[in-house]
Amino acid sequence: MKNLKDILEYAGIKPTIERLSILRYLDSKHDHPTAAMIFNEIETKIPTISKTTVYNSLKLFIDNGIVTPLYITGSEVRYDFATKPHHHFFCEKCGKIYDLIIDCPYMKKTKIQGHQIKQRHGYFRGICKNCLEKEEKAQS
Amino acid sequence: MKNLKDILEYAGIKPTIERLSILRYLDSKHDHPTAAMIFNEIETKIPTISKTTVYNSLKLFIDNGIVTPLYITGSEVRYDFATKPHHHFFCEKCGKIYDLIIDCPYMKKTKIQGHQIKQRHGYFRGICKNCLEKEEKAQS
DNA sequence: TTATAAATTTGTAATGAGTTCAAATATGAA
DNA sequence: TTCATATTTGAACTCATTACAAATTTATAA
Repeated sequence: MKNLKDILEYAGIKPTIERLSILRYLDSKHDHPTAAMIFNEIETKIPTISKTTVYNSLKLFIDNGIVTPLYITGSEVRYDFATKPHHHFFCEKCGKIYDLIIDCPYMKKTKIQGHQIKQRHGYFRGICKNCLEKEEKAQS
Repeated sequence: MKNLKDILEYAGIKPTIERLSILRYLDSKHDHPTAAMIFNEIETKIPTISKTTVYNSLKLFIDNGIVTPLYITGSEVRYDFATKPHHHFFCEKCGKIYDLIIDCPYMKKTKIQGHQIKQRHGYFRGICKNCLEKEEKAQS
């Protein structure tokens, strides 16, 4: 089941043009965009789209577990089209967020020390591989 | 070395009344407060303190590795007086952030898949033990 | 001490992500 | 068609955080 329309219907969300378009963007580029980035992209295809619709749709996706909000940068929310649980790496230099597939013993836990777990978030901050290589070149 | 003045001086930060007061608050109550909570608390002791000084001081602490900002709630930054690395649990109901001491194989890593790691963040979301117990009582 | 420079604090204004809300539009059933 | 319901829109608003320049404090040196 990778049909986006089906995914929405299965979640009880009516697949409007706007919603489908937003989900399609999240699915095509897995670059963890901000709401503003999504709005700008969709606007080129649906010029009448409003910022509020983007926020409304994203909220709907989140409430239904289709999309995961990432609170990593501290300045704005990034959105992740959730497939399988995974970790993230945030580059403080270029701002890019990478997916990290690593083995973590806590990704499946539903209870820790008496607290009921609904979501698990693991991420790292630093300088990404790409930016490190650029630095090296600049020095030589 | 648990003397707060020493900690600041060791980090190259001049221990002004304002800065000491903020750090003392973070040290006394480990409740991961927001900047607003800190400001309100300090204001009762230093009525002339300004919001900007709170933000300035926190930024200084963060830049020098004394305090860790937590981007967990999505609406505002929480501040943690960093001692040892640990995980967090955020209760979606009461908003409280708990420290979790759990064994994680990635808390000491300095490099993952070519990326240089500076910070590690692991946190969980859900309903805390306290709120769960309240729910149970309400049902019986 | 006094003068001068540097660091710190303050308060106001600005920024910008995200929300609110009522009006407009589209959809779907009878 | 008619009516009710769901969705979208756009403008106004909220609120955490930042920018910045003036005021104050602290440090330094003559």
